[in-house]
Formats: sequence, C-alpha cells, structure tokens
Amino acid sequence: MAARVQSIDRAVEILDCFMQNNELRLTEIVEMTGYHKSTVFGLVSTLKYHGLIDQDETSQKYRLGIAFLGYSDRVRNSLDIVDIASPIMRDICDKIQETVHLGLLRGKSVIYIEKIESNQSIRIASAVGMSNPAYCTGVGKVLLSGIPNAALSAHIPAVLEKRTPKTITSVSQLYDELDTIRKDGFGYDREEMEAGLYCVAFPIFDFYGKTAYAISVSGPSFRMEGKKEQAFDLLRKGSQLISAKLGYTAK
Amino acid sequence: MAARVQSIDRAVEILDCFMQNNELRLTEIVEMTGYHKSTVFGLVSTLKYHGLIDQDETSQKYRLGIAFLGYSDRVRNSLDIVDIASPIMRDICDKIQETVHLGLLRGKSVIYIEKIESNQSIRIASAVGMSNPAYCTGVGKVLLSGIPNAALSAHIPAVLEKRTPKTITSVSQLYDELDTIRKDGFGYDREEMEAGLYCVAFPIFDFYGKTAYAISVSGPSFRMEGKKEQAFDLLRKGSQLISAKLGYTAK
DNA sequence: AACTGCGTGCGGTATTATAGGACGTTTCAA
DNA sequence: TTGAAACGTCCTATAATACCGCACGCAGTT
Repeated sequence: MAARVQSIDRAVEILDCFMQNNELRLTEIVEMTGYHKSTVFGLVSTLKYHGLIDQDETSQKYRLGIAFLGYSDRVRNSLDIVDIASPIMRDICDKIQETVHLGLLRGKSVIYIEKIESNQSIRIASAVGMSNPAYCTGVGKVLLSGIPNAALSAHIPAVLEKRTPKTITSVSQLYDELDTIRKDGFGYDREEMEAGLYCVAFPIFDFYGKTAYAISVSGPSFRMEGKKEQAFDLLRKGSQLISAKLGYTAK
Repeated sequence: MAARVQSIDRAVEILDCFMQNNELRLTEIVEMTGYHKSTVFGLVSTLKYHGLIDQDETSQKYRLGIAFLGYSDRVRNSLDIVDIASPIMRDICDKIQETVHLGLLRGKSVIYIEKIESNQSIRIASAVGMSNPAYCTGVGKVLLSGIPNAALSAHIPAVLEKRTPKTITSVSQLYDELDTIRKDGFGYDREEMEAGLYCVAFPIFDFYGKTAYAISVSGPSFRMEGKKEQAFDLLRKGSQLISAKLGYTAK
C-alpha cells in the first residue's frame, strides 16, 4: 500500500520497545525485536546521534530521547485546537475537579491530544498521546457517532474485547448506542473500558460541521454520580465555545 | 564516532524540515533536502505509515504526526523531574504571575522540559522541547556554572552571537559571569537573549550534588523590575524543595 | 584465571534503498 | 476547451548500503 523503508520500520520498532519499558539495554532490544545485535546497535546509535534515544552515561541503558519533546511541541502547535481548547478545559477542570480530556479519532483508536488533571488524589491513569480503543470510551464513541454508519467499519475492530462486565461487545448494540449519541448530542462511558471509571463526553465540530474532536470529563463512578449535571453543563458550554472558535456555526 | 544508518539520517533530516514550516508539500521537502523525489516519497511514506508524519486528506500536505505525542509523553514520564517540579512551578507561577521554565543542558543548548505560563497577556514566546543557546539565557548560564571551567569548552560555541546590545560576547566575560553565579548561587538573564526579556534562574541539584536542571522566572523587564525580590524567594525555596525531592542533601 | 554477558567495531556480501523516469490528476492560464 | 506545468505516486534496474557474522575489550562472577 505504500513504499516502505526497512531501516525506518526497524527503527520505529525499536522506539516502540520503549513504550513498554522506559529503560532498555541493547541486548533487551535485541531480544524484543529479534534483529542481530550489531544491526540494532547501528540503528540505536543513529537514533542516539539524533537525540531520539538517550543513553545513560553510567548504566549505559537507553531511553527515549528528549528530541521528542521538540517534535511533540511542534505537533501540538500545529494543532491549533490545543491552544483553543486548553484554557477552556482548565476552566472546566477547576470547577468540577475531575480530569478533562480532549481527543481525536485515528483509525480504531482515540488519541488524547490534551489532558488537564484535577488535584484529586484518585486520578485517571492517562497521558497525552496515549491511545485507547474508540468503541469503549466516551470520547471514542462520540467521535464514532460523527461518522456515517457506512464508513464505520474502518473504525471498529472485528472483535470488541470485553474489558469490563459493562463493555459493549456486539456491533449492533454499539450501533444503537451511536444512534442514541447522535440523538442526544453527547455520550457516556459507563465503566465500559475500566471498572469504576465513568465519563461524559461531548463532540466538538470544526468549520465544516464535522465531528473533529471530543471533550470529556472522567472520574471514578462514585464521585461522578453527583456531578453528572454539572459535567453536562460545563461540557455543553465548553464544546460549543470551542466549536465556535473553530469556525463552526450552528445551523 | 558511531555507526550511522543513512536512511534514518535522511528521515530525521526530513522531520527536521517541519521545524521551520509545519505544513510541507512533498516537492518542498525535495527542495529543502536535495534528495530525489522518489527517495523522499519512500521515506515520507514510511514515516507516515508509522504516524510520525500525517498527510492532510484534502490538501495532501504533510505535517508532523501525532505519534510524537505518545513518544514525548513517555519521555516526560521517564524524566521524573517533570512530575516533581511541575506542581511547584505552578505554585510559583500562580504567585508571581510570570512564566516559569525548567531546563537542562544538552551540548551548547538549553532544552526546556517544562513550562508553566501565566495568564498575563504579554507572555514569553517559548515552548517545551525548544532549545536556546546556553550562554545567553538565565537557565543556561546557571547550568554552565555547574560545570568546571576545564570542561566548559564543549558547551560554549566558538563565537558568541550578539543577539542584543547586552549579550555577553567575550568568553572571558562569560567566565567571570559564571564565577559570580557560582558565588551567588543563582543567575540572571538581563536582556541578553532578547531585548526587553528579563529572567532570574536558580540551579536544581540531583542526588550526586550535580547541577542537573535549572528553574527560572522570566518576563518583560518592566514587570520583572518590581518582582525581583519575590522571584528570588520563590525560586530559592522552589529549587531547594525540588533538589530535596531528587535526593539532594545540602551539606 | 576462566567464563559469562555486555557494548562496540570491522569487513564482505547480498539485500535494499535509491535515482530515473513514466503515469494519472489537478491547477491554472491561454 | 485546450495545453502546459506542477504535483503525488508507482515501477524497475542497479549500485550503494544496511546487515550479519565474527571478533575485541571490558566488567563482574564463578
């Protein structure tokens, strides 16, 4: 489907190893990838030269390099949505004291491009750049709801893994849920991805009226119970505000 | 000095092109790098496949990919200094209402690994992951002061570019300044990098007593004038607190 | 001292990245 | 409407290059 350069494929594979452990020895990378030691050494050295991998001076262990910070920042600046949404998200977070996420759809996954955390001691384990399956998250389902059914298959995995007792595992049931979201204008994640984790999500529309992003408030179910109404209000206003700033004009 | 893989060198060179413009056509990349069109196409396709480059569906233009967010987040998590320092920096920022930076030294440059911005309308143009020359910034000079003179040459460029009328351009003068910083325990940037930009910086020591990071408050000179004392107090306490959390024990 | 596991360096070879060129579209001007 | 220019994409031959095998130096352990 596309021309591919082997060395880059391998280099990326090496970088991905660090998604599991953030410190690796050369030999560990060799074991994980299965390539020859000197091959890995060459790739790692090159990546190190460019700052994409750092090597600890004493332990010799490798880790992801700080150069990624520069690229990442560039990415976030090119997505002007982050600049627009960030202050509004902080405002929501300050008021409701729960984690606020901003995400977009990429294939079958949701990618979080901004996160504002509350000071609550019990917080969501999440991260900017992290991805989750779309079908079982609030943000994900809202994003899916913006896509016509005919085009949905590319964004839904063949098997919907049952991550909790409440996960939606049948496609037809998921379609029903998406219809509900389209009708209501927002969506939930009622402990479908992780037990005890509750989430309310609203869509953000771009200039063309496309559901380009989604914003959510998530927290432990026991806390979110009493905050649902507040979350609705804050998210509704917030999503409208952000959509407006993207040039969206409600019809 | 190290084994190098050509394709990766070229791939990184392509990625670096996006540091100047955040949207590029294939042909523009070809012009910037000088490689053959199909060569660039292969590299770009591979990078795109891995999400390191995204392509706009309609305009076909390329930009840096969201995958960087994931790597970058991983980097920042592996640097536990960010977790430690971030809340303290926010506290300082709330109190003094100016931008707070956390940086480290890499070669001749300072790399900012965390930034907390105030709500002031006039703000510093800066970014996480961005780098500046060390010799003419507050954070940079403080970091340089932690290095013995004998080893300094590797961290100071041959020619000190005169970026403003107040930039230090003579090496011996810079050495004097570093001595002052070593004596005082903190440093300034008095409009040396950018006219009108004033900055106070303190060192952060790690477990081994090494000056590993530096933290700073920066803002326009006219505002910083009256806030110097407050900045000292906040930064002194903050840097001590962070150093302590890194395992540093003052002797 | 021998042994194990580590990161690193070198050279020959066959795989692979690359350049050249062609093709289908789109864009814009004539 | 036509033509030309510019662009992204694709294919193939070939020469350059990334890879593997092997070896070395080092540190810690038996």
